[in-house]
Amino acid sequence: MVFKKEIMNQLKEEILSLRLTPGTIISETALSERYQLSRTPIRDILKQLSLEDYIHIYPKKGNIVSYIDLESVEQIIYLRYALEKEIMKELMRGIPLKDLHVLKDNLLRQLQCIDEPENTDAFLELDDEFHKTMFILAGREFLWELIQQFNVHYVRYRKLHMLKKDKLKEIQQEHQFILDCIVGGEEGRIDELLHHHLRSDIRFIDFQEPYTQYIKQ
Amino acid sequence: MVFKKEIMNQLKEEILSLRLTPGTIISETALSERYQLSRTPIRDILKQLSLEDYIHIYPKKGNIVSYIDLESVEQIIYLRYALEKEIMKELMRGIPLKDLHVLKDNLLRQLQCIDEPENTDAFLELDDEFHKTMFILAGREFLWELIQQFNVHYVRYRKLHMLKKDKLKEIQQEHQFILDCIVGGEEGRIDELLHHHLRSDIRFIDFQEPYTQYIKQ
DNA sequence: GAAAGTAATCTTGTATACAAGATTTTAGTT
DNA sequence: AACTAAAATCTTGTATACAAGATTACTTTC
Repeated sequence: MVFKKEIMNQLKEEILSLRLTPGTIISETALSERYQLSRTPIRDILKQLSLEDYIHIYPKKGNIVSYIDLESVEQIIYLRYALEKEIMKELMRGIPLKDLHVLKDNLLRQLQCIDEPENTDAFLELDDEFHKTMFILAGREFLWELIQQFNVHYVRYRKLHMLKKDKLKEIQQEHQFILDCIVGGEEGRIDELLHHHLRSDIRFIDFQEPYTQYIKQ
Repeated sequence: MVFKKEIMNQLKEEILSLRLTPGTIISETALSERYQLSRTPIRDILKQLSLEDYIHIYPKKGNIVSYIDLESVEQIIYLRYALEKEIMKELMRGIPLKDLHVLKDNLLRQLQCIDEPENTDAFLELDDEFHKTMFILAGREFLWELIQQFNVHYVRYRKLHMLKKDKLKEIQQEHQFILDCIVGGEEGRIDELLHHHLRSDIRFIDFQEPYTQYIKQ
């Protein structure tokens, strides 16, 4: 028995990983046959996917995997920038040694992923884990999960962006700076650090072929 | 012909206004008969309502209007606090006179609503309009709409909170301070202002009967 | 009368037939 | 060959019958 949640997570994963490329047609009957389920529960899944912007439903025509919306990417980055500034201030007021160790351990694992191009996905997961941990330590896991619900465009953008040049080393170092800042307590540097870490790249977007066709016009 | 969107907006409005009180049973067949529609489209509506936390679906048991989740309220307030701080900084860099007039006009209309207890709802709408306008002027309407999707708990909390004591005058004055700050340019006061405006009340929640039964335990 | 077990009746979940719009194909005409 | 029009075939949207779990009511038993 295949559960609806499994199917949905599987579809989400395939879309986020870009194995299902933007524009791909997702028909109810195809999924229905693939998973040996009637159209009704399949429709439930597609409805939810459309609400989270994974797909776009054209009534009586069909459903396609959504194109990457750069406007959404920029807005989500701004949201994270504003939030994480506040969260860093919170953590600077004092962070337990045990929790500090969790973050340091994460950075070590990031280092191990660098220079191994096949480990880009693993690095991105550690990146997420680093930021999520900060959210959790500040008592803001709720907001982290909230943002995740609007991450379709950002996650895919980041994946393409990472492929372009190998920025992994740079990102890892910035994470190190962030951690140093939390421990060292230079509140004045927070804005500059996060601005560069999150917002600096978005202005210079120019994806090469064949990725331009993934972008919403 | 009754459209699905109309039905959903109607249900949302009834829940937000507390005419449909938390805990009220919402059965598919009841709605089906009320709107002369089959269960299938009704289920679509309920599915979406549950994703936005308006209702809670208990599989094979039934659906109820969700209870007010104070945790969600606090988190959303924190989110707005962090975001609006950033937005105010943005607006302080310069705001067109025309746009300034829009905000000033809004504050005048707020004044007119005060002292007329039957106009509390109108005041709340103007409150939203004031903040939304700031988002729009800073180019962040996207984020305003994003927050709206998680507002079920906050909107209902605020409604009850406003009923308690008449805080309308105080709120209007704080809006005035915010506007003065944007024009005057005292960046140091932003944090203090918004902290008081958004976050100060949430700690002292103690709803009286009969409202305690609306709150999620 | 109290407790237990069973049956009836609720609820939502799923499968399927049909409706209706959009697209594609095909046949016919010029 | 090119254009037009109609028909066939896609698609999703809706209605409805049935499935299955949860609750309620009732009957039986002690």
